[in-house]
Amino acid sequence: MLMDTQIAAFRRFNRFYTRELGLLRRNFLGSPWSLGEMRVLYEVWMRPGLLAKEIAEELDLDAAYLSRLISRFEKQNIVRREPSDRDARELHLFLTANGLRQVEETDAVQKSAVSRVLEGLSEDEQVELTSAMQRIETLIETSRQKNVEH
Amino acid sequence: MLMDTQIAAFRRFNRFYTRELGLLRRNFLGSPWSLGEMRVLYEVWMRPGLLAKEIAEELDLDAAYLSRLISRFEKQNIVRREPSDRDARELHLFLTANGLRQVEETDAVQKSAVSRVLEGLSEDEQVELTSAMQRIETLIETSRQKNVEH
DNA sequence: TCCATTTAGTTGACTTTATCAACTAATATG
DNA sequence: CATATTAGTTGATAAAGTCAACTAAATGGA
Repeated sequence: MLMDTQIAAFRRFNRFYTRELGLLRRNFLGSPWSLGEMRVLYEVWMRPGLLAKEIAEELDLDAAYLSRLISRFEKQNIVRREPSDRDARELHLFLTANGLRQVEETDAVQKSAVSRVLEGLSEDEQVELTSAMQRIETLIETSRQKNVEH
Repeated sequence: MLMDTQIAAFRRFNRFYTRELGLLRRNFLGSPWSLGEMRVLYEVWMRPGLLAKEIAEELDLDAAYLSRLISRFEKQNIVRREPSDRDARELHLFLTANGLRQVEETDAVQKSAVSRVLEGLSEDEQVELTSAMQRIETLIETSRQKNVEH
Protein backbone atom coordinates (compact mmCIF):
# COMPACT_ATOMS: atom_id res chain seq x y z
CA MET A 1 0.00 0.00 0.00
CA LEU A 2 1.42 3.36 -1.03
CA MET A 3 -1.42 5.07 0.78
CA ASP A 4 0.80 6.59 3.47
CA THR A 5 3.02 8.39 0.99
CA GLN A 6 -0.09 9.59 -0.79
CA ILE A 7 -1.58 10.91 2.40
CA ALA A 8 1.62 12.75 3.24
CA ALA A 9 1.83 14.27 -0.23
CA PHE A 10 -1.80 15.33 -0.07
CA ARG A 11 -1.34 17.01 3.29
CA ARG A 12 1.88 18.67 2.23
CA PHE A 13 0.01 20.13 -0.69
CA ASN A 14 -2.73 21.39 1.60
CA ARG A 15 -0.18 23.22 3.72
CA PHE A 16 1.59 24.51 0.65
CA TYR A 17 -1.54 25.76 -1.00
CA THR A 18 -2.93 27.33 2.16
CA ARG A 19 0.23 29.42 2.27
CA GLU A 20 0.00 30.11 -1.44
CA LEU A 21 -3.59 31.33 -1.18
CA GLY A 22 -2.51 33.46 1.77
CA LEU A 23 0.12 35.12 -0.40
CA LEU A 24 -2.33 35.77 -3.19
CA ARG A 25 -4.68 37.20 -0.61
CA ARG A 26 -2.17 39.94 0.24
CA ASN A 27 -2.28 40.94 -3.39
CA PHE A 28 -5.94 41.72 -2.98
CA LEU A 29 -4.81 44.65 -0.92
CA GLY A 30 -5.53 47.49 -3.18
CA SER A 31 -8.94 45.86 -3.31
CA PRO A 32 -11.23 47.14 -0.57
CA TRP A 33 -12.57 43.65 0.21
CA SER A 34 -11.56 40.57 2.12
CA LEU A 35 -11.49 37.21 0.41
CA GLY A 36 -14.89 36.35 1.87
CA GLU A 37 -16.47 39.60 0.74
CA MET A 38 -14.99 39.21 -2.72
CA ARG A 39 -16.40 35.74 -3.08
CA VAL A 40 -19.89 36.96 -2.17
CA LEU A 41 -19.62 39.77 -4.70
CA TYR A 42 -18.25 37.36 -7.26
CA GLU A 43 -21.32 35.16 -6.86
CA VAL A 44 -23.66 38.12 -7.29
CA TRP A 45 -21.65 39.26 -10.28
CA MET A 46 -21.79 35.88 -11.99
CA ARG A 47 -25.39 35.13 -11.11
CA PRO A 48 -27.39 38.34 -10.83
CA GLY A 49 -30.63 37.96 -8.93
CA LEU A 50 -29.21 35.39 -6.56
CA LEU A 51 -30.75 35.02 -3.10
CA ALA A 52 -28.73 35.36 0.09
CA LYS A 53 -29.78 31.86 0.95
CA GLU A 54 -28.22 30.50 -2.25
CA ILE A 55 -24.94 32.28 -1.55
CA ALA A 56 -24.96 30.93 1.98
CA GLU A 57 -25.31 27.40 0.64
CA GLU A 58 -22.79 27.87 -2.12
CA LEU A 59 -20.09 29.38 0.06
CA ASP A 60 -21.15 27.73 3.29
CA LEU A 61 -21.55 31.02 5.14
CA ASP A 62 -23.61 31.74 8.21
CA ALA A 63 -26.92 33.45 7.34
CA ALA A 64 -26.46 36.10 10.03
CA TYR A 65 -22.96 36.95 8.89
CA LEU A 66 -24.05 37.11 5.28
CA SER A 67 -27.06 39.29 6.06
CA ARG A 68 -24.77 41.84 7.69
CA LEU A 69 -22.27 41.71 4.84
CA ILE A 70 -25.03 42.40 2.35
CA SER A 71 -26.50 45.22 4.44
CA ARG A 72 -23.08 46.85 4.43
CA PHE A 73 -22.77 46.38 0.67
CA GLU A 74 -26.16 48.01 0.26
CA LYS A 75 -25.21 51.00 2.40
CA GLN A 76 -22.06 51.40 0.31
CA ASN A 77 -24.11 51.31 -2.88
CA ILE A 78 -22.40 48.17 -4.14
CA VAL A 79 -25.32 45.77 -4.00
CA ARG A 80 -29.03 46.29 -4.50
CA ARG A 81 -31.77 44.12 -3.00
CA GLU A 82 -34.96 43.58 -4.96
CA PRO A 83 -38.02 41.90 -3.41
CA SER A 84 -39.20 38.82 -5.25
CA ASP A 85 -42.62 38.85 -6.89
CA ARG A 86 -43.41 35.25 -6.19
CA ASP A 87 -42.21 35.19 -2.55
CA ALA A 88 -42.05 38.31 -0.41
CA ARG A 89 -39.51 36.79 1.94
CA GLU A 90 -36.93 36.54 -0.80
CA LEU A 91 -34.59 39.35 -1.80
CA HIS A 92 -32.85 39.09 -5.15
CA LEU A 93 -29.35 40.53 -5.18
CA PHE A 94 -27.74 42.59 -7.92
CA LEU A 95 -24.60 44.65 -8.25
CA THR A 96 -25.24 48.36 -8.68
CA ALA A 97 -23.48 50.13 -11.57
CA ASN A 98 -20.99 51.39 -9.02
CA GLY A 99 -20.56 47.90 -7.56
CA LEU A 100 -20.02 46.42 -11.00
CA ARG A 101 -17.28 48.90 -11.75
CA GLN A 102 -15.49 48.17 -8.46
CA VAL A 103 -15.82 44.41 -8.82
CA GLU A 104 -14.45 44.53 -12.34
CA GLU A 105 -11.48 46.60 -11.18
CA THR A 106 -10.72 44.16 -8.38
CA ASP A 107 -11.14 41.26 -10.74
CA ALA A 108 -8.50 42.78 -13.00
CA VAL A 109 -6.08 43.14 -10.08
CA GLN A 110 -6.57 39.51 -9.14
CA LYS A 111 -6.17 38.43 -12.72
CA SER A 112 -2.82 40.14 -12.91
CA ALA A 113 -1.69 38.59 -9.62
CA VAL A 114 -2.39 35.14 -11.05
CA SER A 115 -0.94 36.22 -14.35
CA ARG A 116 2.34 37.09 -12.65
CA VAL A 117 2.67 33.51 -11.47
CA LEU A 118 1.95 32.13 -14.95
CA GLU A 119 4.40 34.52 -16.55
CA GLY A 120 7.18 32.91 -14.53
CA LEU A 121 6.63 29.74 -16.56
CA SER A 122 7.08 28.64 -20.16
CA GLU A 123 3.93 28.13 -22.21
CA ASP A 124 4.22 24.38 -21.82
CA GLU A 125 4.60 24.71 -18.09
CA GLN A 126 1.60 27.01 -17.94
CA VAL A 127 -0.52 24.35 -19.60
CA GLU A 128 0.94 21.72 -17.33
CA LEU A 129 0.08 23.75 -14.24
CA THR A 130 -3.52 24.42 -15.13
CA SER A 131 -4.01 20.86 -16.39
CA ALA A 132 -2.79 19.56 -13.06
CA MET A 133 -5.27 21.87 -11.35
CA GLN A 134 -8.13 20.64 -13.49
CA ARG A 135 -7.12 17.05 -12.88
CA ILE A 136 -7.20 17.62 -9.13
CA GLU A 137 -10.65 19.16 -9.32
CA THR A 138 -11.95 16.26 -11.35
CA LEU A 139 -10.43 13.60 -9.13
CA ILE A 140 -11.65 15.18 -5.91
CA GLU A 141 -15.11 15.50 -7.38
CA THR A 142 -14.96 11.84 -8.40
CA SER A 143 -14.04 10.86 -4.89
CA ARG A 144 -16.78 13.01 -3.45
CA GLN A 145 -19.34 11.22 -5.63
CA LYS A 146 -18.18 7.88 -4.30
CA ASN A 147 -18.31 9.09 -0.73
CA VAL A 148 -21.79 10.56 -1.15
CA GLU A 149 -23.19 7.40 -2.75
CA HIS A 150 -22.33 5.52 0.35
CA MET B 1 -1.98 33.46 -26.38
CA LEU B 2 -3.85 30.93 -24.27
CA MET B 3 -3.00 32.97 -21.19
CA ASP B 4 -6.60 34.03 -20.53
CA THR B 5 -7.89 30.48 -20.37
CA GLN B 6 -4.98 29.62 -18.11
CA ILE B 7 -5.73 32.51 -15.79
CA ALA B 8 -9.37 31.49 -15.61
CA ALA B 9 -8.47 27.87 -14.85
CA PHE B 10 -6.00 28.95 -12.18
CA ARG B 11 -8.54 31.15 -10.47
CA ARG B 12 -11.26 28.54 -10.70
CA PHE B 13 -8.90 26.16 -8.96
CA ASN B 14 -8.22 28.72 -6.23
CA ARG B 15 -11.91 29.04 -5.56
CA PHE B 16 -12.38 25.30 -5.68
CA TYR B 17 -9.53 24.56 -3.34
CA THR B 18 -10.46 27.28 -0.89
CA ARG B 19 -13.81 25.55 -0.55
CA GLU B 20 -12.13 22.16 -0.36
CA LEU B 21 -9.81 23.26 2.44
CA GLY B 22 -12.85 24.73 4.17
CA LEU B 23 -14.53 21.34 4.07
CA LEU B 24 -11.46 19.56 5.40
CA ARG B 25 -11.31 22.19 8.12
CA ARG B 26 -14.68 21.07 9.44
CA ASN B 27 -13.27 17.61 9.82
CA PHE B 28 -10.77 18.98 12.27
CA LEU B 29 -13.66 19.40 14.61
CA GLY B 30 -13.03 16.78 17.10
CA SER B 31 -9.65 18.45 17.26
CA PRO B 32 -9.59 21.23 19.84
CA TRP B 33 -7.63 23.59 17.56
CA SER B 34 -8.28 25.91 14.68
CA LEU B 35 -6.33 25.56 11.48
CA GLY B 36 -3.98 28.35 12.54
CA GLU B 37 -3.33 26.84 15.94
CA MET B 38 -2.74 23.46 14.43
CA ARG B 39 -0.20 24.85 12.02
CA VAL B 40 1.72 26.51 14.83
CA LEU B 41 1.74 23.29 16.83
CA TYR B 42 2.72 21.37 13.73
CA GLU B 43 5.77 23.60 13.30
CA VAL B 44 6.82 23.11 16.92
CA TRP B 45 6.23 19.40 16.56
CA MET B 46 8.37 19.11 13.43
CA ARG B 47 11.10 21.48 14.58
CA PRO B 48 11.41 21.37 18.37
CA GLY B 49 13.24 24.35 19.83
CA LEU B 50 11.86 26.73 17.23
CA LEU B 51 11.54 30.42 18.11
CA ALA B 52 8.26 32.31 17.91
CA LYS B 53 9.91 34.64 15.47
CA GLU B 54 10.69 31.75 13.11
CA ILE B 55 7.11 30.52 13.22
CA ALA B 56 5.88 34.04 12.54
CA GLU B 57 8.06 34.21 9.44
CA GLU B 58 7.21 30.72 8.28
CA LEU B 59 3.46 31.08 8.64
CA ASP B 60 3.32 34.82 8.14
CA LEU B 61 1.60 35.45 11.45
CA ASP B 62 1.52 38.63 13.49
CA ALA B 63 3.99 38.52 16.40
CA ALA B 64 1.41 39.77 18.89
CA TYR B 65 -1.14 37.23 17.82
CA LEU B 66 1.40 34.46 17.97
CA SER B 67 2.65 35.51 21.38
CA ARG B 68 -0.84 35.19 22.76
CA LEU B 69 -1.44 31.86 21.06
CA ILE B 70 1.72 30.49 22.62
CA SER B 71 0.88 31.88 26.07
CA ARG B 72 -2.41 30.07 25.87
CA PHE B 73 -0.70 26.85 24.81
CA GLU B 74 1.63 27.22 27.76
CA LYS B 75 -1.24 27.70 30.21
CA GLN B 76 -2.87 24.59 28.78
CA ASN B 77 0.34 22.64 29.22
CA ILE B 78 0.70 21.95 25.54
CA VAL B 79 3.82 23.98 24.83
CA ARG B 80 6.85 24.75 26.96
CA ARG B 81 9.10 27.82 26.56
CA GLU B 82 12.79 27.48 27.31
CA PRO B 83 15.08 30.54 27.48
CA SER B 84 17.99 30.41 25.09
CA ASP B 85 21.51 30.26 26.50
CA ARG B 86 23.09 32.37 23.83
CA ASP B 87 20.38 35.07 23.73
CA ALA B 88 18.13 35.81 26.68
CA ARG B 89 15.49 37.43 24.50
CA GLU B 90 14.84 34.19 22.66
CA LEU B 91 12.45 31.50 23.87
CA HIS B 92 12.77 28.05 22.36
CA LEU B 93 9.48 26.23 21.98
CA PHE B 94 8.78 22.57 22.65
CA LEU B 95 5.71 20.43 22.92
CA THR B 96 5.11 19.04 26.40
CA ALA B 97 4.48 15.30 26.71
CA ASN B 98 0.81 16.13 26.99
CA GLY B 99 1.01 18.41 23.97
CA LEU B 100 2.74 15.75 21.92
CA ARG B 101 0.04 13.23 22.70
CA GLN B 102 -2.71 15.65 21.68
CA VAL B 103 -0.96 16.73 18.51
CA GLU B 104 -0.41 13.13 17.49
CA GLU B 105 -4.05 12.34 18.06
CA THR B 106 -5.16 15.30 15.97
CA ASP B 107 -2.70 14.39 13.30
CA ALA B 108 -4.26 10.95 13.08
CA VAL B 109 -7.72 12.46 12.69
CA GLN B 110 -6.52 14.66 9.87
CA LYS B 111 -4.77 11.78 8.23
CA SER B 112 -7.99 9.83 8.15
CA ALA B 113 -9.90 12.80 6.74
CA VAL B 114 -7.45 12.96 3.85
CA SER B 115 -7.46 9.20 3.64
CA ARG B 116 -11.20 9.22 3.10
CA VAL B 117 -10.77 11.33 -0.01
CA LEU B 118 -8.08 9.02 -1.37
CA GLU B 119 -10.16 5.95 -0.66
CA GLY B 120 -12.78 7.25 -3.07
CA LEU B 121 -10.25 6.73 -5.86
CA SER B 122 -8.55 3.81 -7.56
CA GLU B 123 -4.86 3.31 -6.83
CA ASP B 124 -3.96 4.78 -10.19
CA GLU B 125 -6.11 7.80 -9.55
CA GLN B 126 -4.56 8.25 -6.12
CA VAL B 127 -1.14 8.43 -7.69
CA GLU B 128 -2.45 10.77 -10.35
CA LEU B 129 -3.92 13.08 -7.74
CA THR B 130 -0.82 13.38 -5.60
CA SER B 131 1.42 13.64 -8.64
CA ALA B 132 -0.66 16.55 -9.87
CA MET B 133 -0.25 18.15 -6.45
CA GLN B 134 3.49 17.72 -6.50
CA ARG B 135 3.65 19.09 -10.00
CA ILE B 136 1.78 22.19 -8.94
CA GLU B 137 4.11 22.75 -6.02
CA THR B 138 7.15 22.40 -8.23
CA LEU B 139 5.83 24.68 -10.94
CA ILE B 140 4.74 27.40 -8.55
CA GLU B 141 8.13 27.24 -6.85
CA THR B 142 9.78 27.51 -10.25
CA SER B 143 7.75 30.56 -11.05
CA ARG B 144 8.52 32.08 -7.68
CA GLN B 145 12.25 31.71 -8.36
CA LYS B 146 11.88 33.56 -11.63
CA ASN B 147 9.87 36.31 -10.00
CA VAL B 148 12.34 36.70 -7.14
CA GLU B 149 15.34 36.90 -9.47
CA HIS B 150 13.87 39.96 -11.02
C1' DT C 1 -60.12 27.36 6.20
C1' DC C 2 -57.30 27.19 10.13
C1' DC C 3 -53.20 26.00 12.39
C1' DA C 4 -48.76 24.03 12.88
C1' DT C 5 -44.50 23.98 10.42
C1' DT C 6 -41.07 25.57 7.54
C1' DT C 7 -38.46 29.12 5.30
C1' DA C 8 -35.78 33.77 4.16
C1' DG C 9 -33.83 37.01 6.29
C1' DT C 10 -32.72 40.11 10.44
C1' DT C 11 -31.05 41.39 14.99
C1' DG C 12 -28.53 41.11 19.49
C1' DA C 13 -25.05 39.16 22.14
C1' DC C 14 -21.01 37.05 22.06
C1' DT C 15 -16.41 34.55 20.86
C1' DT C 16 -12.55 34.03 18.10
C1' DT C 17 -9.20 35.74 15.17
C1' DA C 18 -6.27 39.27 13.76
C1' DT C 19 -3.94 43.86 13.63
C1' DC C 20 -1.51 48.00 15.27
C1' DA C 21 1.19 50.70 18.18
C1' DA C 22 3.64 51.23 22.32
C1' DC C 23 6.55 49.03 25.34
C1' DT C 24 10.53 46.10 27.96
C1' DA C 25 14.64 43.78 28.09
C1' DA C 26 18.51 42.05 25.70
C1' DT C 27 21.82 42.21 22.10
C1' DA C 28 24.53 44.11 18.27
C1' DT C 29 27.24 47.71 16.10
C1' DG C 30 29.80 51.78 15.25
C1' DC D 1 29.70 53.76 25.62
C1' DA D 2 25.57 55.32 22.85
C1' DT D 3 22.48 54.22 19.50
C1' DA D 4 19.96 51.09 16.82
C1' DT D 5 17.97 46.65 16.32
C1' DT D 6 15.70 42.54 17.82
C1' DA D 7 12.50 38.99 20.44
C1' DG D 8 8.77 38.99 22.65
C1' DT D 9 4.76 41.11 25.44
C1' DT D 10 0.78 44.02 26.40
C1' DG D 11 -3.28 47.10 25.60
C1' DA D 12 -6.65 48.68 22.65
C1' DT D 13 -9.39 47.66 18.83
C1' DA D 14 -11.17 45.90 14.67
C1' DA D 15 -12.78 42.30 11.76
C1' DA D 16 -14.68 37.76 11.17
C1' DG D 17 -17.68 34.34 12.47
C1' DT D 18 -21.25 31.90 15.42
C1' DC D 19 -25.53 31.10 18.00
C1' DA D 20 -30.09 31.80 19.45
C1' DA D 21 -34.21 34.38 19.29
C1' DC D 22 -37.10 36.71 16.38
C1' DT D 23 -40.38 38.63 12.28
C1' DA D 24 -42.92 37.99 8.33
C1' DA D 25 -44.25 35.17 4.67
C1' DA D 26 -45.31 30.77 2.61
C1' DT D 27 -46.55 25.82 2.79
C1' DG D 28 -49.02 21.68 3.76
C1' DG D 29 -51.99 19.08 5.82
C1' DA D 30 -56.47 17.98 8.76
